[in-house]
Amino acid sequence: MQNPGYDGVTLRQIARRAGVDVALASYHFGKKLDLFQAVFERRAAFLNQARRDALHRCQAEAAEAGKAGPTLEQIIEAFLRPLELAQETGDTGWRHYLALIAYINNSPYWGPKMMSHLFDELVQEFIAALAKALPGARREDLYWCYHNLSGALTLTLAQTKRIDNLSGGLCRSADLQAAYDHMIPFVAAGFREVCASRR
Amino acid sequence: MQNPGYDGVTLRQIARRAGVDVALASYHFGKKLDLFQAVFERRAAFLNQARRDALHRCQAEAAEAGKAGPTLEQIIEAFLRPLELAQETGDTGWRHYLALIAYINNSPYWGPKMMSHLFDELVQEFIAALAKALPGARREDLYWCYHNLSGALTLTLAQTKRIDNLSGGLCRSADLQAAYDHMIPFVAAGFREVCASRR
DNA sequence: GTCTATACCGTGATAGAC
DNA sequence: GTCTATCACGGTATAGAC
Repeated sequence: MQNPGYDGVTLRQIARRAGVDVALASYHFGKKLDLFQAVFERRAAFLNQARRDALHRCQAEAAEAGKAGPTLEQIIEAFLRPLELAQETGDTGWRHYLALIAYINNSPYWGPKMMSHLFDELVQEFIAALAKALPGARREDLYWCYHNLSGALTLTLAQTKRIDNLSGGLCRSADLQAAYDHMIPFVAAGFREVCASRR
Repeated sequence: MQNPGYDGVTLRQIARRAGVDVALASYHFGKKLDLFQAVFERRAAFLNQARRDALHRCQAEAAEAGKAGPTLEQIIEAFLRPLELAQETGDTGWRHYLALIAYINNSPYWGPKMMSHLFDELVQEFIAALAKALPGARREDLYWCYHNLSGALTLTLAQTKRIDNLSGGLCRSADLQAAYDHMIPFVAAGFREVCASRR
């Protein structure tokens, strides 16, 4: 397997793969860091739009049905499933991109630098929806619950195959659908427990 | 902040900090990779023993009380709290070590190479205890639930300060106690929901 | 056995040739 | 716009001092 992360790939490898000279990367993108950020930001907008659409869709459906808002499960599903669709296109670029999100979200170095300004606005919208589905919940409880959701998601996106070993092949990291099928009820129950018991 | 991960620190930095020549690292530890693994393995045994003790203690208490076994919450607490104690010693080495666990556990490159042989035996013991507390649960559900727990824990250990930003300072990454106080009921409810609804 | 000094090649970055 | 040359610094191996 390829070495990990930012330092794991060299500009010369990238240039060779692209069939161009090394110095061209610097000419067109500036520093290696700028190229890295450009790569990360390129697909983020698409992903966020897919998630936003999914959230608004289930909110609209709830409104049509005369409900106050979507259920917890529907909101969490809107947060997770678009990531699955991105993978299902068969584009290996998306699989690598999801692993890149995991790498960045879990890093005390890259996380603060690259996650917040790209994803926090949408995350706040999701948290607002969750708050509406959990009336009376304390704000700090909502944030800690989101933290747990984000962590479970991040480990899933990282595709470490750890669960493959642990389960003797019964579960597979690559099976995003199974991961989400288990994550959605798990997380929803967690939100209900924490946000209900403390209000 | 220091550059991240394996490539973020150079042998020359380490040697300078230790007040020795660069080549001494190679002489005593071999490759940089070997030094990295030595650093990671050194504290793992201590951590595992603390967790194992905590599990056996709550199992013994349950037996004395005439119960079949500890509750879900007690098992999860035994899995998490020892990590908090390691931090409370005030030793910054432990804080960095926990972040290192997060870095490795979440990496498709380092994870398979370094997590399984150090932690899986103990994890299997915990999963067996969880299975006993959730009679009739399907094995794959138990593994996926553990996966969610592991992800939430990993993001916590990474100390990314993301929740600090997101919550406007209401929650703090550094507050491991608050993290576990929210994680334990969250995860326990998740296990119950997933493992009960499918059996 | 321990340790120092040094050399080798690959890295990101940049100045300047074309 | 594109490529060459060069630089400081990275991990690593080794010759030789003590």
